[in-house]
Amino acid sequence: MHASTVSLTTPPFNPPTGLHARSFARHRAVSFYEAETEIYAQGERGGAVYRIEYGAVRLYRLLADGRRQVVAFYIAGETFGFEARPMRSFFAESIAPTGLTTIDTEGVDCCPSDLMSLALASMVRAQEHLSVVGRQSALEKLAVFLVDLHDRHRGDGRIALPMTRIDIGDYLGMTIETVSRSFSKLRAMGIIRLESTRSVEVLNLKRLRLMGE
Amino acid sequence: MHASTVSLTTPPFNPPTGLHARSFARHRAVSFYEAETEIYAQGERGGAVYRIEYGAVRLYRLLADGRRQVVAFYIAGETFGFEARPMRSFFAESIAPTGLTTIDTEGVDCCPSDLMSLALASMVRAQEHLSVVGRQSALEKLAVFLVDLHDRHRGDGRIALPMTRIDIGDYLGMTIETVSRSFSKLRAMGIIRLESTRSVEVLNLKRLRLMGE
DNA sequence: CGCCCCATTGAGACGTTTCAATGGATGTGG
DNA sequence: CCACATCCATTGAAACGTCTCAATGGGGCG
Repeated sequence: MHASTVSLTTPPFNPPTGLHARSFARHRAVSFYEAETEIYAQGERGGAVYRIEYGAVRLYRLLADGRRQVVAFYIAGETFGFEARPMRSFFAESIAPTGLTTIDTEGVDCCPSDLMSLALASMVRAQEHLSVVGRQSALEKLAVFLVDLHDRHRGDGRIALPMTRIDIGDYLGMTIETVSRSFSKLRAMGIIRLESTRSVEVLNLKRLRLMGE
Repeated sequence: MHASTVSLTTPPFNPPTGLHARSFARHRAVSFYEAETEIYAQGERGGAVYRIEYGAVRLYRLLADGRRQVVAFYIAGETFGFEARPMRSFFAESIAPTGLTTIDTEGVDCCPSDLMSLALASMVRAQEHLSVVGRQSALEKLAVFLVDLHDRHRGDGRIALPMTRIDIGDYLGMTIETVSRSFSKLRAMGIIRLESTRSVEVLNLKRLRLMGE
């Protein structure tokens, strides 16, 4: 799978409104990545972070036995790509058609505090992800996952799921069958409604939160 | 459990040699924490990070059902306490008698790159921890844990385990019984030798690494 | 329209958790 | 200094939940 990215100043379809690269520059070129496209690869040289204007991205690493650990999902408005080493520790791929703006971090030895904040936000996200993956049953994991997406999405009760069940499984540390069964169980409990496999409506957010812990 | 810390310039017993706060200041007061002492609590205001001169620290959070997720262990020479929010997201406690130097990060809106590096190192550590906890069997998890400690400890084949089996279990997402059984299994395989419950000798590092993946 | 991948559901195998008992190490008080 | 209490660690047996293997269904794209 190779990156075949096209750099555009305007996306080829309607991007969500109200999302502009207002953090670091007034106007900035938006790179377009079609779905399932590599943004950077493990082992590559770093030196930049990315802000998602629209779409979604997964960060993952490959284990020696071929398994895949999805470390994080990022959606519109979020920034990813912070790495400690000069080399990338993870792969980054677009999940859906995605527009990115690039923020160069090359050679900054004194970084602005808002960049530091974004990096730290990524760290806390990772540490909280730990609390979810490490313990709890499959049902609880999925509940936390959905609540997290709900809060980040800040929409009504409708959650878009750009990622596949495989992605979710690799993120939560369980098989796709268990993911699927857990969705069905939440539905049977009247907590969610599956509008489609890629869209969930939360019927009872309170109970969903309670399941998380 | 309340912090009863004593600020000293010299620790009350022999600290490991060769460990001085050389990163940010030439001489700095070393605060002493006896074993099992709170360094900071979830919900507290942040504003500082800590460098471990000797001893060990655990970072954890409490879940609503009373379970505990240990997010990280830190040992001598390492720095912890990076947080994205003004409030602490985790508890930090000394595991063994520990000496810390404090690095104030209050009100820095332009942080030095080496501080940024330390923060990013914490993030990568957390993300790699994910790969371990999320998947793999109990035996593999413990193998990765021991290899990690081995590499950080940079000693010979002897690994000090300042933490209890409970800590390890809460860190790897498994019960203490499974932790214990996994230790026994590694020993039966001739890969490790348990000098005591708190000290492990690695007999076959290569095989131990292979188990991790 | 048909193929292919993704998602769902079922049944059995496997591994971890739970419950329980024992042993060992440590620290305290008689 | 020994007895005892307490906490931690180990080990066993059964219960539970997830994984594996398998079959079916559904949606998207060529």
